[in-house]
Amino acid sequence: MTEKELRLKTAEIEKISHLDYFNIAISVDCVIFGYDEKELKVLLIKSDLEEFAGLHSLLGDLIRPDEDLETASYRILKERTELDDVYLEQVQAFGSINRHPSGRVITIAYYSLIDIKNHKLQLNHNQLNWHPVNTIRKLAFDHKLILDTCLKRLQEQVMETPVVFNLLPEKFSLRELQELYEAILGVELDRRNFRKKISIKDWLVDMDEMENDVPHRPGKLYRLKAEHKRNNPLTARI
Amino acid sequence: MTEKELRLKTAEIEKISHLDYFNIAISVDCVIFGYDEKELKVLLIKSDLEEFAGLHSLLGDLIRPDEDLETASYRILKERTELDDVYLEQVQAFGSINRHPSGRVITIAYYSLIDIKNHKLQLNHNQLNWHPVNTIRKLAFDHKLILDTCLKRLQEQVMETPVVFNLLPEKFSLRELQELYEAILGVELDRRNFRKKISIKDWLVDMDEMENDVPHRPGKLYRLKAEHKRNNPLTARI
DNA sequence: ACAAAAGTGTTACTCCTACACCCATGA
DNA sequence: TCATGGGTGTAGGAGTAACACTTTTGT
Repeated sequence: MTEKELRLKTAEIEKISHLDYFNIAISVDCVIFGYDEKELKVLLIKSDLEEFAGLHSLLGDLIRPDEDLETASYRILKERTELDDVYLEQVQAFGSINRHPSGRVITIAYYSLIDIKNHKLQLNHNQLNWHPVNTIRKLAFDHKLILDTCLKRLQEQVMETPVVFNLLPEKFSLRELQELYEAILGVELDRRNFRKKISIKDWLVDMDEMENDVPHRPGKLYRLKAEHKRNNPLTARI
Repeated sequence: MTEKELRLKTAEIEKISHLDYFNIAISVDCVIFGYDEKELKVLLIKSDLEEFAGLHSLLGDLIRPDEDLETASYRILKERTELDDVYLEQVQAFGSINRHPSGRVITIAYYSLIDIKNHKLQLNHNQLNWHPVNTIRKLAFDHKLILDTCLKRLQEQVMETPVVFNLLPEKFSLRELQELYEAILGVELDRRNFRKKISIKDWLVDMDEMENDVPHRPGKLYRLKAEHKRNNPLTARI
């Protein structure tokens, strides 16, 4: 190796030699899960690309040069849903060469959880709608793969960390919580064992309140302990 | 919403409107773990950027417009180590705005596992060297964070899936395997319990051979069952 | 009174942990 | 013969799964 090759480059010089490579675009796609009517749903938009006419796609956008990955995901969420106090978690990058017909676009997938009923979105315009996750067969781009990957990640995390509470209203009964777990995991759970498991985790506070709109014996209401709430770290910093 | 706004765009038209965004570069960084002398090591290179003079960095490179993420990682591995029959797994994207002094570079981190002794690298030139993982304090860019994240992922996967065998020679004794687990997890393990746990997983084949270069009673040699071997999916396809 | 779900404990089983002795080999 | 690790089993504890009856409320 020669003296010349060993000489340190400055970042400026390196940048010039890299200019050829600045022609891959990079986007964020958000798998926004919601829960309503005992079903896990995902927020989809009608694709506006001719190539995918009739198909739906995830919410996504290109990342701007001056925003980091999290900022971009929160921006997309905010633009499309008006929400910014939301749980978001990165899952994986997807970068097959031909995944996007416009050119080379690498995307980074995030999943997000929101309580459908408490965050009424303006769904009527911009072709945005909730779709039950297990009715979805085909999406634009590789978005079905992204959805499946994010759902799998959600399923893995659900018993480990208190994330699902983002899908529920502030107060909820143990029955509602169990139905949510069943919807996410796609299995039936034993009521007594489920309650034991949850109570061991020590995530909940008994609110000394009862359900009052149910046509049967009302259950106690609980909420997530404040210490386990995870919101948007960007707004939390303010 | 007007008729015009509703009209579908073609991908071609969309591409034009996105041109502004094609100025983020995207790279792959590989955390290449190796195992030798009872220590978990990682392959690092002296940074060639003035800004990081004296620091080491992971092996990485910009992704070319015509290669997908996996291809890029395997290319980097191949260029730097001459190896292409290797386990590689995507961990996460890192995209803070100022993580790279040359400009905006989003990177996708992969980890890789290779058997140091069986794959003698040309370490002498190009400033490439193995470093014990737990002696590393500071790296160029955000590479320490990337390393820590990848190590955590490796630790999570190690008991779930048979990945660690990529760090060992074809034949190995249970002692060697246990020492490897201890190095990765950073804890001591009970010999009897470890052997039970491994035997339940049914990953290994008894080779009816003994160690022969040890200064004590030799142990049996095992190898990973063929059905659990995971190699480079790109070369495997050929 | 009936329907619907709330609330609650025990038993059996599985899994995990902690722990100690004799054996085979090389020096 | 000594040093080194190989090889093995068991008992106690923790956690998990299966399972049924009584209670409360609304209709």
